[in-house]
Amino acid sequence: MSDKEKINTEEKILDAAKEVFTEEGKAGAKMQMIADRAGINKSLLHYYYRSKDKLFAAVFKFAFGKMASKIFTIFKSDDDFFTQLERFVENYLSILLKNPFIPMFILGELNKKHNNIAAELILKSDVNIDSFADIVQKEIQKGTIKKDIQAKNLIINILALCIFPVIAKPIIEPVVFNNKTDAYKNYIKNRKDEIVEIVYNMIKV
Amino acid sequence: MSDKEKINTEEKILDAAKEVFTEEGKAGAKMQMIADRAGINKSLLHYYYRSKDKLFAAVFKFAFGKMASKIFTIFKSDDDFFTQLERFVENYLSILLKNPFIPMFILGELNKKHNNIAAELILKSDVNIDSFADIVQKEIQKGTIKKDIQAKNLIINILALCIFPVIAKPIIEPVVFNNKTDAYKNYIKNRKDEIVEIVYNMIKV
DNA sequence: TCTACCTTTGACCGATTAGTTAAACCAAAT
DNA sequence: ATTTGGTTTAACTAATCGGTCAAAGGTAGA
Repeated sequence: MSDKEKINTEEKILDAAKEVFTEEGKAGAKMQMIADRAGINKSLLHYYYRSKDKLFAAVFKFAFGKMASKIFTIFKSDDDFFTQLERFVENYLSILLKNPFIPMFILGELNKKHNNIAAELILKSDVNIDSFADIVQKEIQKGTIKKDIQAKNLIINILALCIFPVIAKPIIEPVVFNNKTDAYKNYIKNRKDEIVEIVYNMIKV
Repeated sequence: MSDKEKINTEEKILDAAKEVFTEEGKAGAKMQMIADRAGINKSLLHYYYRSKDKLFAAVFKFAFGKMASKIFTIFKSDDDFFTQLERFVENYLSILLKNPFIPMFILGELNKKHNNIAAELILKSDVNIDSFADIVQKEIQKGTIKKDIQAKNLIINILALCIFPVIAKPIIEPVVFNNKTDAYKNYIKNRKDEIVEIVYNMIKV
């Protein structure tokens, strides 16, 4: 019995749904595709997740939880600010490398006009920038970073530098790295030091 | 007769298709939606663009051409490197502000598994990083920028800082700006100076 | 007016798809 | 052995969607 056969049906469905929804989008994904990928009958999907919407919501919840919920927790440690930033980038990139499908999955759905599920989950989530803004303010008072640094700009810039290379892979790999997959992978792996240095140059006094 | 009624049918269809494909994705967009949005009969879509694939390809070609084809032309001017960079960012942000739908439209489709049209168009395009790499190399030799600057990193970082805030709007606006649309718009407008300064700090010796 | 050509329309078709249903399967408890 | 409960399946349905077609509308030139 292989590893995949050991896990239960519900889990198999969710894994298959993650893949298919990401590859095809919500509308493009067909319940039959997901069933085939999970190695089960289509009716079983409706047995475990009553509708396509429900199944999609389950996948979205997983993805959004991974990327957003614990985004600012690192900044509650006792490390100095620069170490915290470095650990944040490292942590975030690590999640991205393990789940490169997540950012495009989330952004793709959030950019749709009618997204009942996605908008709800964002409001419900406890993602809050205020505590991070407080920390930045304290660093400014301590004189460790530039006086005009704004927490909002800082976090957006960091996320941009982390996430963009992942979602733009299908255009970066051919145009910048001449379709050499290894070159792209290597680039992503070395990205942490690059980002940390940029951020350091951004904020240091 | 309103402005929209004056333009010809083909143009009306293309405009409607841009909107609907962006809002719903290729699979999610229905030919009937596009027809309704254009204020015409569904059969007319097939009269002007024989199939959904053809119509989608037309929209993709427009979007990709806008964002990618003239991406490196600014660096062929006689201005000094820093001025070129500043003008590049300004130019790119201006296109993004006028066509905020484009990045998500392109990336959304490129990240799908089966995208015959999109991948073709990238290969056909004359987007080439080599000339930009040459310019960067010369600046290094002149001693105007850091010795370890890599053209590939530089252009990806600039694009990330320009594009990410646009595609992540539906998450930035509620989480960072408490759903205040004006605050977000203001942020985007002031983005040029922010990016230019980051890039300056990134590369200056 | 007649003709020729381009444009527009409504009715229709075949294929696909999400979801239903009733029956079969299977393991554990009685 | 029988029952009970959760699990799995094949067959089916109703609705939707991309695309076709034949006919009608409109317009400019002969």
